[in-house]
Amino acid sequence: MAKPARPPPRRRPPRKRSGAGAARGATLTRRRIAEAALALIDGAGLEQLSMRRLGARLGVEAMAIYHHFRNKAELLDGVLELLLEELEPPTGARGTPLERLRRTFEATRAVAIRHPHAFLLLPTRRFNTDRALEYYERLLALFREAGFDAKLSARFFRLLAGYVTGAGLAEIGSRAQQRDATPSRLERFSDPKRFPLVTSVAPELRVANLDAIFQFGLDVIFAAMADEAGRRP
Amino acid sequence: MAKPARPPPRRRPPRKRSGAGAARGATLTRRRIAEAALALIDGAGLEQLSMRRLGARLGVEAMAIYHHFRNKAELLDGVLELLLEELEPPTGARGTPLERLRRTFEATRAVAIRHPHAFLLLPTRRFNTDRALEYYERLLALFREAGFDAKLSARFFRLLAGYVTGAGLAEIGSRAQQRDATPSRLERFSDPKRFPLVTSVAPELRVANLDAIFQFGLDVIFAAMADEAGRRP
DNA sequence: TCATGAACTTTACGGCGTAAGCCTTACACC
DNA sequence: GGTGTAAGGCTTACGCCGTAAAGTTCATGA
Repeated sequence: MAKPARPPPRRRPPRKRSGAGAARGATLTRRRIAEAALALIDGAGLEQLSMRRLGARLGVEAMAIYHHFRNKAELLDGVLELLLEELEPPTGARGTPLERLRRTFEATRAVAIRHPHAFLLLPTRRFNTDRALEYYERLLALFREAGFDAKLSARFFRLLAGYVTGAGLAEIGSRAQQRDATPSRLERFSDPKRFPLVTSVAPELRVANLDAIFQFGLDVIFAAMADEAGRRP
Repeated sequence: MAKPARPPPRRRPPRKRSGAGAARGATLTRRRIAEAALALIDGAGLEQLSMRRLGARLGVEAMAIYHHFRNKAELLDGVLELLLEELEPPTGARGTPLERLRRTFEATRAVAIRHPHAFLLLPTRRFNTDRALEYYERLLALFREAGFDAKLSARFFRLLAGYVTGAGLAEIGSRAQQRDATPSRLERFSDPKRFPLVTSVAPELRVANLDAIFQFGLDVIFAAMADEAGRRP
């Protein structure tokens, strides 16, 4: 079960494509395929990703992909690795550890907004590649720098990561409805008589307010972290 | 798009099944079908649910299901409604509003543990049935009783619901690995030299610790809520 | 020169969701 | 009691899916 690290497809000079109008691009690589898959997911949704459709987009038969990925699951892991690259803010090392932690989790939310259909892969797929472990290692370094031991790191990590992924999924649902309107059909369909509280709270969840709502959650969590960190200088 | 409320399948006395050994149970109903689907998901995973397999389980051809659900999506919504019933604690009205709120979100986590494969439906599918709105209405009543206006209700609601669903998904991943061991293959495969922090934090996430970790997150959030509620008596 | 093997295609299989239509039965009504 | 109607099921068929297996092409190293 240990994913035997597919023998690296030894680079070869690109090959002349023979098919008529098929010269859609350069040779296939894992990277190029994963990027096309992510583009397809972004454009049409996760469930629209099929090997045949992806092949067509790459100017290639579906089965060609199987020379680079063992199956669809491995392809999805490839897409996930692309998301992982976007999970950390580019502006690296400035600020206190807590500030940097906060920027990192803000970057996670940005991924949810940028790739609403692919974001689900993140909480859904087991993810223990080298690159993922490196990401976790850097993240935990920030917790340590902030003064947390293993136990508190684990606890605040789950709190933060849980909140960000859960709120990310919720936000994706909200944004999917209307560009700048209410977050769901609640407002349009619910009966204010039967659901007065729902009716009064729904407008608060307008897309325009989502930034502030998300930051409010981070405020609560990071206040607790600062508190805890200050307790053990 | 307004889900035209399928003409209620007017109750008829059950009908004699004619097929040879097919008398697997009573007549089909929405409820019976949804329950079988949930059982199938619980046992074999979300992606193992197919109309044919579900039909077989019910002693019926796949297409029979389409007399009760318009399509698979509507069937999944039916499964979701079953989950919704488990989303609230049975012990209703005792304790302060904040205590009841906490019990409600603990019940949500319990659903994640009880139905690990179906839980994904919760953050994933739009959900505006009457029953869902009633659930939200009761939930928001607790926020109001605790003294929060619409704005703060919306903010704490997203914080709590986000945390619980995100942490729920993470826990499902953790528990899927081994019954009482480490939460992922991190420990078995990662190199302590390359990933020292991951190696030191991973044991904290053992299944035995997940209860405490989850409660820690709730502690942080509910402390902030108590604080905010106390500020405006 | 030529065997090799990487990169891609062809063909085929079983399973999927579901549209369309058929058959059987139990009730409502006369 | 006879009969039309529709609920509740079955059968068939279509176009999609993932992927196993085997075939084709061609740059390369021996």
